[in-house]
Amino acid sequence: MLRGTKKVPVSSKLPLDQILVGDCVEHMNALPENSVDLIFADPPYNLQLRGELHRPNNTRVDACDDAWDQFSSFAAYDRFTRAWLAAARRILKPDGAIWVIGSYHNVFRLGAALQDLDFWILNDVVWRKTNPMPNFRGKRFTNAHETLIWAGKTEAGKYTFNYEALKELNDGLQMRSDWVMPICSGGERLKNRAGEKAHPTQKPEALLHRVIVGTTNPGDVILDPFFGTGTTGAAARRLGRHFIGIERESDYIEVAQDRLARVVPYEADALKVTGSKRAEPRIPFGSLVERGLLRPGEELWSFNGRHKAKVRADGTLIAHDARGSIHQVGAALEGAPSCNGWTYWHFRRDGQPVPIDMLRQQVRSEMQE
Amino acid sequence: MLRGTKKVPVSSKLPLDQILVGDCVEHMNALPENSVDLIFADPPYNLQLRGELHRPNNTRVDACDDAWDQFSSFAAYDRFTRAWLAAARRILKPDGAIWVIGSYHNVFRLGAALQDLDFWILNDVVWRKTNPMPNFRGKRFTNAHETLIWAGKTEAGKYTFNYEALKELNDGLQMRSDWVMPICSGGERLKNRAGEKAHPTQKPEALLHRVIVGTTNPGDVILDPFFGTGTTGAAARRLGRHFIGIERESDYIEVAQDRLARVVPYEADALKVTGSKRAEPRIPFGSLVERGLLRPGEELWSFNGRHKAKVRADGTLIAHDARGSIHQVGAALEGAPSCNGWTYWHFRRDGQPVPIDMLRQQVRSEMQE
DNA sequence: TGGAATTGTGAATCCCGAT
DNA sequence: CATCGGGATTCACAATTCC
Repeated sequence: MLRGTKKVPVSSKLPLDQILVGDCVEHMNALPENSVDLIFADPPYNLQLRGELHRPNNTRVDACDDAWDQFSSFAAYDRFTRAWLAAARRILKPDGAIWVIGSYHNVFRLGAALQDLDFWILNDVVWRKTNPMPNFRGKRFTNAHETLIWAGKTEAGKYTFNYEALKELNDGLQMRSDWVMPICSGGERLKNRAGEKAHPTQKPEALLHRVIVGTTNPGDVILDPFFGTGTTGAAARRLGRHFIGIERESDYIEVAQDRLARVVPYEADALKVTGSKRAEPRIPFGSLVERGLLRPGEELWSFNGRHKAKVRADGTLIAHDARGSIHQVGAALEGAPSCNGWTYWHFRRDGQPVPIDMLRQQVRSEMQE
Repeated sequence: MLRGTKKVPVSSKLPLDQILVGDCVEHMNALPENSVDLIFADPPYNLQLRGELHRPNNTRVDACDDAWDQFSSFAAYDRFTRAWLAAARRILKPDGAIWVIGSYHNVFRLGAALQDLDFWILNDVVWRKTNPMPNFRGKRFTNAHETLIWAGKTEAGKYTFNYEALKELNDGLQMRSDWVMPICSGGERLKNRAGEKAHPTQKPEALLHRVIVGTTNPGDVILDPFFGTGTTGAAARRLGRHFIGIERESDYIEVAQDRLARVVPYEADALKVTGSKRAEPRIPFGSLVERGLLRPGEELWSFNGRHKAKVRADGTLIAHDARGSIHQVGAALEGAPSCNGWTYWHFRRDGQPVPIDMLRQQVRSEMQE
C-alpha cells in the first residue's frame, strides 16, 4: 500500500487456513479483536459429570445426593464455557456470528452463557438425525437430535443470512429451524491407522455446508476453536472460505491435516449463490416516466382493481384523496402501514394489467448491457 | 381405614381435579412434599418482542405481548424460574418427573436451572411443528419447533416410562426425541366470548396426550403450575389421570372450567388412532449437494443430451442462459411451461448418464432406516 | 349445493441506507 | 445518534365468501 491512510485488511494478520496447536482460549486471545466473520464451535459435551463419580480413595460419590459436588462440576463446565466464549466474542467482527452445537447435557449451559455474555440468539436449530443410535435399554426416548444455537455478536449486529440461497436449498420454501440429516458414517467417517474411528463425535460435512452457505460469504474467515478432525475446515475450504482451526490433540490434528490436503475447492462460479433483491440497483419510479415507459397522466390500477391513480411528471402518483410516491399512495389507499408500490400498481397493456415492476426489470436489464 | 398403621394415601390431602387461583409458588408451598407424580409446566417464555410485526400482506401479527410475559432482565427471569422450580421439586414424589416447555428465548435458562436444582435431565424433546408461522421478513430460519425438557426429580429416581405404549403410538418403532405435530388451531383452539383466541399460547392436546401416556400411569396426579386454559387438565381427565391446576388469570380459569366440564374421559376402546402414514418425504435437491452426492460445479445433462447445466452450492443450476431450480432451468431450456427436473437431469457415473432421481431414492431409503 | 377463490392467522426477540 | 422513506417479505390450514 502506498498510502499510509489505507487500512490493511485485518485478515492479513490472521493465521489463515492453518491449525493452531494448543489451548483455544490462549490462541484466541492472541488474535486481533474484531477480525473473524464466523465462529463454529463443537465444544466438549460433558466434562466429568460421570467420570468424577469416584473419589481418590475409590469410594463412589452419590452425585445426586451431593449437591456441592454436582454444583461444582456444572460450575467448572460453566467457567470453561464462559472463558472460551468470551475469547471468541472478542475476536468476532461486530457483524459476526457464532454457531455452537450441543446435546441436552451441555446445550443449556451454552445457551445461558451466550445470553449472559450479550450474544444475541438468532435461532436455535435442531439437527434431526435420520439414523440415530437407538436407546438400547428402552428407558428413554431415542436421542435423535442435537441442538445448534446461532447467535450474533450483539443485538444490533448485521449478521450474514443468505435467505434466498437457503430457500433454494430447501426447494423453494424458506429454511426451517429443523434440519434432517444423517449422522457422519460410511466413507465420510475418518479412521485412524488402526482402523478405528479417528474422532468420537465427527460431524457430517452436510451440516457445515448448510451453516457456511447460509451464514457466510465467499472469502470470509471461519474459526473453529474445537477443530477435531477438521470438518469445519474441510467444508470451508470446499466452499471458498478461509478457516482457522484450534486443536489440542495431536492425533486429531494429524488426521485433519491429511483430510484438508485432499480437499478440492469447488470452482468459484459454483459458489455464487442466489442473491437478495435488496442487492439489486435501485431504480427510481420517476426514471420510468423520464424514459417514456409510463406517460404522465397515464392511469395505474391497484393489483386488486379496487383503486386507481394517475402518474405525474415528477414520478409521483395522484389518487382521489392521496398523493405521493407509488408506495405512499398504495399504503394510503389500502390503509396499510406500508406498501410495495412496484408490485401493487399495474398499468394496462393490450387490455391486460401488467405490474409496473415489469418495467423496472426492463430498465435493470438495459443497465447491465 | 381400620388399621391405624396403614398410611393414608398422600393424594387424599391434595386438591385433586381443581384449579387453584393465584400464585403458583405460594400454592405449591402449601401442598405436602413428595405428593405429586408429574409436573407439566409451560411457563412464560420472556419473548422480549420489540415493535409490531406485519405479514407481507400488511396484516398485523397478534403478538404475545401480555404483561405476564414481561421480565426486566435475564436475572429477573432466572429468579422467577428458580423459585417455581424449587417449589415444584419439593412436592414431587421421589420417583416423580417434570416436563417443561420453552423456546430459545427461555429454554436455556430453564434447562440450566433444572440442572442447578439437581433435577436429572432424561431427554430433551423437540416439538417439530407441521405448520409454524413463517419468518415474514426473511431474516432468520422459520422458528419451526419448541423444546421440551423431561427430567427426573433426582438421578436415582425411578421415573415412569411406558416404553411399549410409546412404541405402539409410533407404529412399532421406538419413540424418538422429535415429535411432529401441528400447532393448536381450528376447533381445538378455544375462543372467548368476543370470538378471539382465549389464550395466546394454547398447546395442542396431542402434545399432552403423548406426555401423559408416555410418562404417567392411570390414577397419577399431574400438576400444572401455569394452567392457562387447561390443556393439561383436559388431557389428564380424558386419560384417567388426576390434575391440579394453578392459574392467576381469571379469564383463563373461566375458559378452563368450561372446557373441563365438557371433557368426557376415554373408555379403553375409545382411544384415538394415529393418522395415516404421510406421503413420501420431500427431498430438496439442495440436500443432495449438502450431502456431497453432487458437487458444486458438477455438470448435469438433460435426458436427451441436448442441454447441460452446472450445479451451484445452493442447489440451483446455472446454464447458458438460465438459472434457478432444477425444474425451472429444465423448463426454460426446453421452452416448456414446466419440467420435472428429477427425471430430466442426469449426472455421469462411470461414463453413463444416471438420472438424479436415483440419488433422491438413495436419500429416501437412508431416511427410512 | 358444491367447488373455487379469498381471507384469516399462528409463542416472532423479523430492514436498511441516506441524511 | 435519530429520522425518514423506499420497498422487501410467508407457509400450512381452517374458515368464509363467492359463483
